[in-house]
Amino acid sequence: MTGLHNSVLQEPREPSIASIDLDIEAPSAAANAVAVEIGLNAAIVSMIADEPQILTVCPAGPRTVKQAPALPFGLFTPLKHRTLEIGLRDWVKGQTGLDLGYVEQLYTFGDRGRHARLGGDSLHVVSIGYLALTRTEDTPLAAGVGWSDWYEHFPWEDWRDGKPPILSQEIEPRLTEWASRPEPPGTPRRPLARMDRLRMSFGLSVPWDDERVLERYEVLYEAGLVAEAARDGRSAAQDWAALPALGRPMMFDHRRILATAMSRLRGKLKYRPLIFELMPETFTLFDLQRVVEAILGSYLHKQNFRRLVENAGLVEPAGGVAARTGGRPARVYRFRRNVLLERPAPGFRVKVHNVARPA
Amino acid sequence: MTGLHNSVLQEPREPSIASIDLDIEAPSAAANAVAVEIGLNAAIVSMIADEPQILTVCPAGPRTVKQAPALPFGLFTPLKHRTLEIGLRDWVKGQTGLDLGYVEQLYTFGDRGRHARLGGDSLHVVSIGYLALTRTEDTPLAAGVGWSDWYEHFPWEDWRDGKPPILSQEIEPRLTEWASRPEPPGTPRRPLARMDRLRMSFGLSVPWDDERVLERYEVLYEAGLVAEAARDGRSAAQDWAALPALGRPMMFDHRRILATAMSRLRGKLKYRPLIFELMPETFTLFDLQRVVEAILGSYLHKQNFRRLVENAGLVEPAGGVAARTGGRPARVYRFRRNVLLERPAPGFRVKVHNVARPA
DNA sequence: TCAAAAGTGTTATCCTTACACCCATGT
DNA sequence: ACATGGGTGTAAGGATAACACTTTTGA
Repeated sequence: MTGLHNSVLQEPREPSIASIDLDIEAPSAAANAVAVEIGLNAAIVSMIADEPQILTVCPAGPRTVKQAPALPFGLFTPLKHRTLEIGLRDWVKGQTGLDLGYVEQLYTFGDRGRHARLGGDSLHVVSIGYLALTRTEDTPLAAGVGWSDWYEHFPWEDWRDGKPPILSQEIEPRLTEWASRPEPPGTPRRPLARMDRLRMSFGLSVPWDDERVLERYEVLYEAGLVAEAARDGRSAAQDWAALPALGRPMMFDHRRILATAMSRLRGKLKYRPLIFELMPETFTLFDLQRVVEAILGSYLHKQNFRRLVENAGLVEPAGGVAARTGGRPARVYRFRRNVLLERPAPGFRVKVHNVARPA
Repeated sequence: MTGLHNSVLQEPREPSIASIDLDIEAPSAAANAVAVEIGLNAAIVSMIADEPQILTVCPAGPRTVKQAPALPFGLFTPLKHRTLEIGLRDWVKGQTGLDLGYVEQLYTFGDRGRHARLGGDSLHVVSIGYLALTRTEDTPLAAGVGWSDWYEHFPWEDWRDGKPPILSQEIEPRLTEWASRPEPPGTPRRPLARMDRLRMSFGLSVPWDDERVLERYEVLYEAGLVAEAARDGRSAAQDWAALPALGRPMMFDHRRILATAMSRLRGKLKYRPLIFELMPETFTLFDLQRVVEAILGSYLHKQNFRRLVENAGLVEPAGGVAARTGGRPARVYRFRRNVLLERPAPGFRVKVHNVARPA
């Protein structure tokens, strides 16, 4: 028996979630019903000013401290909606005013954290996370709905200006300390020790992997270094108020869902032409590069990016040039849809740079 | 607006499911409850005699015609089980006697097909599919539980002896006919035409892709060529009894879950060392190759496979040799667990052959 | 004339693929 | 002897990464 369970093998393209769940204590036994409510949650991504944004709502309710934003969410009502995805689209439309285009399911989470329930009751909710991609449209958003830069929630994921200082200054020292402490008694057997997980996910033993967003969030959660962990009753020993917040927290397990969405998007970019769901009809190659870079959180080599895109057959000239600020006008391209029929796995098989912009 | 939604972009590593759902008519409106039952379903894979097998159960109930096998399944009871995965493990243990090792979530399905409900009632069930890998152990299985060769359910997926005849003889002609017919009225807009989907998934315009198991099953389902489609009330126009069965059907949507599991396993093999969950503690390189080949459904080049495995750092000599039938005794290896800490994406980046065994 | 960005060419390197061939054992 | 599978060497080809350099615009 090799003993390789769960989270070790999951990343980067198929994230593990269960690892956190296993540490939460059982709910106080009460009623006997097996019925469960299904929460649908959407991480809706759009590009605004070359930065990836996600749609957030501020649900009404008792405003304890400063309210953390939430993803658009709602309950699945099977009698009203034939399928989960139709229900999701309907909820999002009603809650935000937005019509979703591309939608894909991410993961189904079994527990949202005991202390974070909507009404404080003990009703069980299973939440299904979705990723949606949309172009920023002129659709007016409902009140309380807005866009939120995803790197505000994950500042350690943006390497476009070199390694984020928060990693060396805040995260690495405290995670190293956490990893050097022994596991508390009663912890389920893990396939990897704390230190190994830290080294893998934060690029200490392997190069930093842009796709391991979820793994990193889970480590931070377990170490009690994100606000959600304290809120969920983990890391009671931590003097939470004394610590600087690592990224902006969100309601429920929504930051975990966002981490899942970022992992999926970053991973899938490399073998599916998802990116064009975020692009306007026509664009220049450098427009495209900036969007890819913003999603991946790192800079790419310009000349090689051009060639990659061109001889992967991903785009075709749309005719005409774009007059841009400074510099020679660029040719305008559009997505070449036929690539789907011609190539087995069309995408941006790029090498990331993880240093400040290369020459 | 490029109009690229859903299923086009999903394969091969992140399968789309929603496409089928969209075609099923709404359930007869009845009660008003929003509570939904959560079904947990496990595709449990093991190798027996170098063939991949899945665990099936024959649930008790009215035996109309010959009963199709089911995956082990059960309802999630949140008051008894803290997490979805714990619930799954418990159900499987009770139903089959098996202790699961490696488990990962696949997908959450919103509708199991109206005509295929357990008691015939209209209760809504959301089913969550899981993939589990296990070594065949001496654990005695409960009554009615057994192993089933997965290529019996998907005979067109095994290319180890060249292209399966069922493709040229049965599937391609009928799918071509289906693709040439116009979409029925009322069909939701699809990003790709029938013919394009057929060409992509069945290797007519791109090389056959071993990972697109689910895409292929979905096309067959929509074309009404698998028994489940007729059972679910699709393809009423087909004279079903006159057609030879394309693969052994399963209960509910379990063959769809199995297809998802096969897609995931075949895809993930290439960048995660999942395979070793199916291997004994020690093995020869050829043992390993045969298991990989059985999962992928195609032969690999022997010499290159050896080198790939060795200098990917996936294995290390365990000492000793295996006395085997015919031929020189082979060195015995074991999984090298440290590879997880050293390589970003350790796996079998093999090129499949899709012809009879290469020299 | 300079800055800024577009766009092209070329090489060195690595990895993959394919092929050739030898080794050790049982019958 | 020969069949069978174990195991090694190497060369051709393709993809990638890095670098140098030219072109076209606006200020």
